[in-house]
Order: sequence, then structure tokens, then C-alpha cells
Amino acid sequence: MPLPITRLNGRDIPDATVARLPIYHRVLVGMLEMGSTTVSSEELAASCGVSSAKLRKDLSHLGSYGTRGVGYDVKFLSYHIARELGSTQPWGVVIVGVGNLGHALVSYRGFASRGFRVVGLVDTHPDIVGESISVGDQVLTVSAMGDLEKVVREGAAHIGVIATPAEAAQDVCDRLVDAGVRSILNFAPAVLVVPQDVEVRKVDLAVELQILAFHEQRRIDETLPEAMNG
Amino acid sequence: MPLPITRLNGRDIPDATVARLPIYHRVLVGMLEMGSTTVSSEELAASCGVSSAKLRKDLSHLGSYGTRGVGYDVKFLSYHIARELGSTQPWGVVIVGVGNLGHALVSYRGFASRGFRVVGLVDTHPDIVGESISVGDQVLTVSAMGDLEKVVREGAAHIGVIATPAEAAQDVCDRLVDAGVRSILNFAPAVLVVPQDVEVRKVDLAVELQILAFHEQRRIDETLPEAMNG
DNA sequence: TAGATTGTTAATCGATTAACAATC
DNA sequence: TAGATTGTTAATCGATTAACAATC
Repeated sequence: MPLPITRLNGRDIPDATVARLPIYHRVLVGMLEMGSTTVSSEELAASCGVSSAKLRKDLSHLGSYGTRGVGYDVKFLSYHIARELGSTQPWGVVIVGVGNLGHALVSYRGFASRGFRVVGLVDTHPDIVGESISVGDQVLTVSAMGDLEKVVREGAAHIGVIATPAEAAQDVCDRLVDAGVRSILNFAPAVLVVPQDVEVRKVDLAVELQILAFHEQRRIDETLPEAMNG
Repeated sequence: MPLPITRLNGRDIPDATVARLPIYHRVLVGMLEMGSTTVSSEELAASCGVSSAKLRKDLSHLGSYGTRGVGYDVKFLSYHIARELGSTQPWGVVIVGVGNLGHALVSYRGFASRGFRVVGLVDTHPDIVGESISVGDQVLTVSAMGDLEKVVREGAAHIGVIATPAEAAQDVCDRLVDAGVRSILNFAPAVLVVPQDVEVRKVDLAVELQILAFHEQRRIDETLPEAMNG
């Protein structure tokens, strides 16, 4: 009986590094468009807002794509980061919840330009179901919630985006997972319970503001005593 | 000459902890609305999707608000987290860029419910400037980009949200900082350069998808060899 | 008192950083 | 060869975890 083979060719890349790779890639694409052919770790790091040591350490996890004494070939490095990220193939995205945020996501040009294709829109609201929304050069019709599984299947969607109110989020999540989706981007202010093999990323707009408010308050707390002192 | 006093009453709270406090707070408020009066670290942690050890460690940085053998008083703990986060006072928010995303942010109910008040809207586009948008029970008129400083001043805004295209982001950022804003939430896919005392948080929707795509691809790379094996 | 649960300790883990040997 | 810059090493830092003493 053959042993199960895992991580055949998969080098392990730290999470913190993976989170920065898309930034490096976007900046490199920008440099390519500007006509740059070569870039040093010092330059690229500055453009990305990180230290050159961190950049080189990050890139070292992908392989050895630079030339000592010279730097990195912009196109070559850009390609290899894209390949590592899986950006060389398009990924199908289903958006559930076509309210204000859902609408904004559908029309977000950054998705298409980075290789994502919105292949389905789903909502509960009778007024919204059936609505036609143009996505790039295509037109999509909003499907009813009951058709979620069908939409995922027919669109061969890999990623589900939850842009519903918090109350609906867990149910939508369960159905996405049942339909075979293993990657979920959650905008609802709810903690989702998922099987181990499902990857959830959460974006909570209010949480971001609360973190900023915390630091803002700290600044005020710190300067007030000084002001009272001087 | 009196020494400058810093961190008079400011305990240092780790960044990772600060990032989780808003989650704890929201879940506690939910429990309060459900009528809970007491909660153990085990229960609260489960509802927040973290381990109880992490939760207790996090809370220990705020002080000692629990009772051994009993747990935490939901209302009492909720209040102290809110106080630490600065959520007990309302913070003024200016949104720059009233496109699809900007519109979605304006009408996002989660802002008001967590103590943020949109006090200004700014855009360059002549069609959008002058438009009236209802924010909760108020109505705001979109101001021209030239009035950015005035809007920040008159609204006493503490936080700036950048929802413009990438090309405009750095300029908008500079002007927000000049107008006195020290906390910025950036939705543009651009790396902002700011003075040291300015806190920037960045939300890049495409980056989130790219990170998901990376893991999705890894899953496929891992399962394919196995499938070919069996 | 006995049972429960917090707050803290100490070990472990992962990420960052600075320095530099390798090498173009 | 001399100068430049990568890729790696080792030290440091911060976050997580498990275990448990303190104490309700």
C-alpha cells in the first residue's frame, strides 16, 4: 500500500510572508508598467513600505530569483510571485449579499485586474433577485438564495464572499461549504464556525476603525498630561 | 524644568491583543442583549473563536475584571473593554472618495452602532459634489476636494477614510495629515507615506482574495499527487 | 470545605532584524 | 579585481500556549 504523499513540492511559506506577497506583486507590476527592468531589494522594499531585510527574507522562501551584485529582474520576480500566489490562473468568486457593500464589491475593478472573476451573485431580497449587474464586460443576474448551490456549481466558484448581515452569515457559510467552497471572505461582523479544511478571512470595517480609535485615544491620553505640565 | 511625562497611566497593550478587543466587545454586547449576566473565559473564548488561554491573557492586560471561580460580569467587562478601546466617546470620520465603496461605507450601519459618526464626505467628481446622502438620521452633502481641510476642521474629524483610486491616495493622505488627521483607514491599493505619529491601517480587498487563492492552490497541489497515487 | 475559574508563569513558537559570507 | 547586492545565519523580539497557583 503506497504511503499518502503530502507536501510533495510544497515548500512551507510563513503566513506573514504570504500576506505580503500580494503587495510585492502589485508594486512590481507597477514598476514593470513604468518600464523598470531591474530592482534592488532596497528600492523594492522602500516602495512596499517594509525593510529590505524583511523583503529578502520573504523572497528567500520562494527560491533564489535574484542576482547578487545586481538585484532582481522585475518581470522574472513578478512572474514567480504570481505563480506562487496562484494568480496565474483565474479564480471564480461568488458574492452572497448584494446590498451596498455587495454592489461595491461587484464593481470593484481591483478584482478583475488581479485575476478574479465574479461568477455569481446571490441575495434573499425579492427586489434584488433578478436584477442585472454588469461585471466588467459581462452582465450577471442576481440569483435567489435557494439557487446558491447551483450558482456555485455552474460557475465553478472557488471563493465565496459573504456580504450579508451578521444574522445570515453562518447559514450562508454552511451552505457555501456544503456546495464545496473551501475559501471564504467574510464581511459580516460574525464569527464563523467552519470545518478545519476551510480557510476564512474576515474583514470587519468597524473593527479597523476601533483599532484606530484606540491609538487615537492613547495619543490624546499621552499629550494631555504633558500639556498640563508645560 | 519639569520632565516631559509620557505613558502616565498608559499600560502597554500588545498589538495582537488590541486587534482582538473589538471582537470580544461585540460578542459581549450580543450576550448582554441576549440577557446573559455572567460568562466564563471558556464560553466567551468559544464564541469569539479563540482559545480561553489567549482570551484570559488578553484581558489580563486591561486589569483584573473577573472573579475566580465565577467568571466575568458581562456588563462590567464590556464596559471596561469599551473604555480601553475609546468606544465610549464618538469619533468623527471623514470619507474621501464617494464612489461605490464610499457609498457602501457611508450607509454601513456598523459604524454608527459602534460609536463612529460620519461628519464629512469629499469627492472630486463634479457629478457627485453637492449630492445629498443620508447618514442615519442626518443628511450630508458631498463637498469638493478643495474643501477637505474645511470639512475636517468643521466636523472635528479624528479619522480619515481613503476610498479613492490608488493614484489619488497619497495626495489625499497628505492633505488629511496637513488638516490634522492622525488616524487613516486606507482602501486604496497604494502604500502611503506618512509622518511617524500617523497611524495607517490598510484594507485591500484584492489582497484578501489573493491570500485565499494561495491557500486554495496549495490545497489543490496537495490533493492532486495523492489522488494520482491511490 | 470542595469545586470552579481566574490571572500569572514559564516554555515554546514564529516573526523580525542586523550582520555578513557568498557571489555576481 | 573592486564594488554591489543577494541569500543566510544567529540573535532578538513578540505572541501563543499549557499548566497551575491563587482565590472566589
